Amino acid sequence: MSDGVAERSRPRDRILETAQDMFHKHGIKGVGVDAITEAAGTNKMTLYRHFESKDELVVECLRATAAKASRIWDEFEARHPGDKLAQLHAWVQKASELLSADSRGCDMANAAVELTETDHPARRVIKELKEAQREKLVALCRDAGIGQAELLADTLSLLLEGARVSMQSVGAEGPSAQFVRMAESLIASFRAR
Amino acid sequence: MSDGVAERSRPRDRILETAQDMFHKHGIKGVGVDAITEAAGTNKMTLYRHFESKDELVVECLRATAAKASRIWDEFEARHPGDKLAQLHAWVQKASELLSADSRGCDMANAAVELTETDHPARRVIKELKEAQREKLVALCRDAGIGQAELLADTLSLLLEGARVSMQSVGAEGPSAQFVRMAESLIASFRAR
DNA sequence: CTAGGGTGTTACCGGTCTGTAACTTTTAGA
DNA sequence: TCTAAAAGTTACAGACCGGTAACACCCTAG
Repeated sequence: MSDGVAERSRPRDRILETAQDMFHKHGIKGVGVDAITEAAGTNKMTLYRHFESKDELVVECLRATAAKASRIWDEFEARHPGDKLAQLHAWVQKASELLSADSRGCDMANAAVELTETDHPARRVIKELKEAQREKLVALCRDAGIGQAELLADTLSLLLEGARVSMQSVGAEGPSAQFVRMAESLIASFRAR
Repeated sequence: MSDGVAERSRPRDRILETAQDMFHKHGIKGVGVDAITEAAGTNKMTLYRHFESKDELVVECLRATAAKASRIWDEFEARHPGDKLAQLHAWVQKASELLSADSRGCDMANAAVELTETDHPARRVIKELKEAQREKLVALCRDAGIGQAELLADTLSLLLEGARVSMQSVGAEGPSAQFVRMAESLIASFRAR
């Protein structure tokens, strides 16, 4: 019988991938290390040989998720080289696809909700990575020739963040269903100024 | 020495109030029933005489929070009787005040993030209460004479939801700082249509 | 073939969690 | 004042948690 996870990669990679998936689906405090290692087809000792604690594993998972998100941005540039406005529309499109494909929202935002301890190692990583994403979106808006780039970027950010959390409360038929329409008309109105 | 909680109310009320506060600050899975009862100046047995389980206590807390929110809406009507547009602006103002006063966001949204079990009793209550709030905001927008009332209400909802979760990730200096400006210009643009 | 690092296995530690039993004390109402 | 309900106290069950120790195994590089 084959594992749910990639057939025969290194234990560390399997643990990381499995943990990402399980944290995403069930939350961080909702998953124990035993469950992760079992699903990854390995054991607890091996986990602790590669990660010094569960908290450290969480941090590593968040970095991996951010890296995945970063690759999506490269895709925008590859598909619409130089055309920043087209890339902005691609961002909206991609965001909407992610909303449809999955209803558990953003791992970093969810982690921020769950990990309330102010000195949790994940908190600074979350802030760091979220700020980097914000910078990217601001730059994209600015390079697309939009005047109030920061304001548009922040508004789009809040809309997406809101849509992702709203889905978890009221489902896909709630306010988040209108995300694309909201985002597009917002972009249009900023371009008209 | 006086307790941190209301001097001498009934144990059930003290438990409910304390639980609301602690769940809000530290999350649901981050607080045990022992900690709640101790902070409420009582004991675990008394808690389980009034609530059949922790899950049931969570549900009751969410209902209490929603009732509190409902009282704020009554305040809008009392302060601007009949003037629905003024009430809508009051809603924006109040939302912004809540954002400044507290950075732990919406209890119901946070609970939805934390409680991933699809059959958790809190989930249907969250959906129920969030849908009721949505109805209220839609009605307010419609009665304020706005054409696409549903779309405005949903957009404002997502903005606020996003602002509340964004604060938990990147703090008050992030995108959520522009909430009032976003909401007001949104209302203005919908009124102009 | 052999040495050694990566991995698997089992058992365990101390702590915390929700929830309950049995009993005593306090409180409030007639 | 007497009584009955509400609340406090202590102890415990059973499960799960993160994390570690000790040891056996396998697989590959030399």
